[in-house]
Amino acid sequence: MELIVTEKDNAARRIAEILSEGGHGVERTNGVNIYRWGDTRCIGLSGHVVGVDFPPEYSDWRNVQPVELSEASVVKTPTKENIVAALKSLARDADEAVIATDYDREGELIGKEAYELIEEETDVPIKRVRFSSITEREVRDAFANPDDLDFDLAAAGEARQIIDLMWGAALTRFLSLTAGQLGNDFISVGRVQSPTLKLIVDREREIQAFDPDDYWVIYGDLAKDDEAFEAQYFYEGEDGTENERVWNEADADAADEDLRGATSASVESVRRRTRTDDPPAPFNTTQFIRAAGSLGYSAQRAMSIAEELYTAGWITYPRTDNTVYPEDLDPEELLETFADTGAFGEDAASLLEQDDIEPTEGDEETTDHPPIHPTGEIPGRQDLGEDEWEVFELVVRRFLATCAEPATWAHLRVVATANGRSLKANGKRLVEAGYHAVYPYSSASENFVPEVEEGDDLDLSGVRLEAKETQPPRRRGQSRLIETMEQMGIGTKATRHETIQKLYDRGYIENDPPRPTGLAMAVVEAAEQFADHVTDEAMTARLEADMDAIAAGEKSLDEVTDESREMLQRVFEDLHEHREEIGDFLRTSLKADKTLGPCPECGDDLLVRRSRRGSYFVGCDGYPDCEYTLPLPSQGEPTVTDEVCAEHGLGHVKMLAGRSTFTHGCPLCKADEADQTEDRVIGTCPECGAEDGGELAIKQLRSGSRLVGCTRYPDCDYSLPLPRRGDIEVTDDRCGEHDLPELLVRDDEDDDEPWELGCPICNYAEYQERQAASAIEDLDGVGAKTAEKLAAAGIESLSDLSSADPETVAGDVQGVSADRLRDWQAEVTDTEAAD
DNA sequence: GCAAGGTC
Repeated sequence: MELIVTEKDNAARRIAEILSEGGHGVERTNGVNIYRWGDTRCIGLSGHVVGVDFPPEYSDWRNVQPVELSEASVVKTPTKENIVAALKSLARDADEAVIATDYDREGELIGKEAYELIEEETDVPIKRVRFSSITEREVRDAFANPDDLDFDLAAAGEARQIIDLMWGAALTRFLSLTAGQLGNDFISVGRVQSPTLKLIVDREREIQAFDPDDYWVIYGDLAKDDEAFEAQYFYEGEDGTENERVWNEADADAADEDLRGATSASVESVRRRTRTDDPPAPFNTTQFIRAAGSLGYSAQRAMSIAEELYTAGWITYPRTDNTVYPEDLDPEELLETFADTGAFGEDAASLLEQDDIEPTEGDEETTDHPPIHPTGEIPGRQDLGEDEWEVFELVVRRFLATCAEPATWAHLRVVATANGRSLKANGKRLVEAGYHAVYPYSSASENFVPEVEEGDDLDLSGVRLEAKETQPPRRRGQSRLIETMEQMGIGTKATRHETIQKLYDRGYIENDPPRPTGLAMAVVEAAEQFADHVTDEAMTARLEADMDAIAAGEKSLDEVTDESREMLQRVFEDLHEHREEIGDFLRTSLKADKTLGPCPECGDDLLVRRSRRGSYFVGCDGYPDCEYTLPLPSQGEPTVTDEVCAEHGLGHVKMLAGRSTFTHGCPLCKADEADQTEDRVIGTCPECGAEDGGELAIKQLRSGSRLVGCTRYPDCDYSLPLPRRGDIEVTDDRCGEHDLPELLVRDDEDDDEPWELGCPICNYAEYQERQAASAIEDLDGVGAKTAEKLAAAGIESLSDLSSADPETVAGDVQGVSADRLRDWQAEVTDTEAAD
């Protein structure tokens, strides 16, 4: 039997389709697909199926000096046990094996991992085939001319694994131990995340150090025969440059006065130009994330939707650096598949009318995957959720745009003078829409300036002077960060968005665009001072050079890792010398992040603390001498914002909880408010009203939350949640079923109609139903489509999911593996634990 | 429990 191993299931299936000429079967064992035809079996891995780690004796952080990790060995252990087991079992029956993983460095390493697993079972020959895209011709060619595995290239990848683990683990442990941050809140650093964090911190430093300058600009309205347009004052600088900003007020006032004194302006010059604006290059991952970002999707969300569209077969592989369509892609043929669809038919047809179709090309051409484009399998609108459709449409329209003509713009620049002062206007008109006709995402806004001629007299009115100040540099958004990472050469197409997410999860950044926390500022500063390699992007550049040398056979794996070990040991000399200083510095800034202000009882600092049960509260730094506390909401992770309560001098608290993040405000104000609010009885408690006379009342809690609860609390803990914001009004209408009044919620902050919350019992029941339906879709990587497939298999709520057997589900639901299901189950457990 | 890189 011949055994073929690919990097992923999708590749295994397509290779089976090609080599078997359609006549293949598939059997699913342990959640792994095995494709079979004739005497051949083909299995897809799931990327790396083994991982690197230190031997177990290094696993206790407290019993190992972090520097010892620089000399520790590194062992490989299976991480995807079901796939490893399936591979090994196939290997036992094989007469020969062929490694057909992706044609890149990581693919060679994944191939070597498979090679070693097979070798543990048998000594049959193991060959390697390489193809740059899974097309009939390339795959047949590759299998007709098998090669050997490139062990040098795989060793280059292994060097990266070892160096990343050693530096990351040793420095992460050192900083965490030194700052006393063990457990969930450890302080992590690494070759990719730390330079990325430094990028964010450096920008924040520029913003903090920014000193704004005042300047003035002057606008006026010009008109020719009632056609009005806006013009801006400018003057020539000493070096002949054109300036719009006036840097002192007296000069600005003088210019303003001159212009106000005029009622007309004379046209000095008119310049007309034609400009073309080329269609965009095909999508690589970074540019896709950027375009999705401008539609409002986070990098993580965009990739998660793309993954889903890929798994369903609507778009190609979403992780790619390539911006050049491969030769075997026939754009005309692909356009034709869209020609008779309702959504894209007209646009595709208009492109097919062009004389010839020559798609655009970007700068980067790689061999592993094509740029992201639609496959030609087209879903109906009802097959996808709203977001999925929007992203699919983006990918389709990008493809259409790359096949379209450039746009043509007519530019018209007019300069006029009045009282010796110059005014200018720049007009812009789209003459040929070109690709803009099929790609509405890039700006095609026009600016109207009428046709005027030199010497024309124009009416001048509405002269206005505006005082402004220079702005600090702007924070980079997620997609801008990913672009910058790409330019710096750190991370990969598949990991850059995950790195950003990791920084959020680790408490290093918050908000969008991300801004660094105090902890992040401190960690970057400490690393820069004492271990600057880890925040320096040059570390990656050097690693890349070393990996190239290993791949070329010029250096050995051991030479490179030994050099790296020594380098790390030198870093530790410095770290050890300044251990106390580093610890104090990190602890101080960690405390500052959690400090709200003075304790009203003793004047010491009030801090956000965590109880033994894991819930957050506000407590005094003077504990146990001072036992003052204030409660916090139970949902989310608290952070202290810059805003300070005028009455109590305490920082406002914001609760971070993903999409349901909310501002809690001053916790002392909230507690006072609750103390001053009387319970409003609205009816009888359905639990204990009949027996014990319990009543239901609207209550405001000191933690800021509101609920309808039993007056016999804590003897009876019946309760229904109420919204945090808005005034709650008890109406005279009553619910027939529960004999409770209907409630209205009025929110001062919006002028909308009040929200008819209705009977609180009915409302809560409806809320729970909605939650169950949407909760599955909130899991990482689950979209409308997958949720639908899971529902078809009987999984409609989180509790259905938790109690499901992963192997059974993997067998029932196409595109969902047992491992993936286990990930979701873990996610559900984590969220429940956090709640 | 540490990293970063595949994959889902």
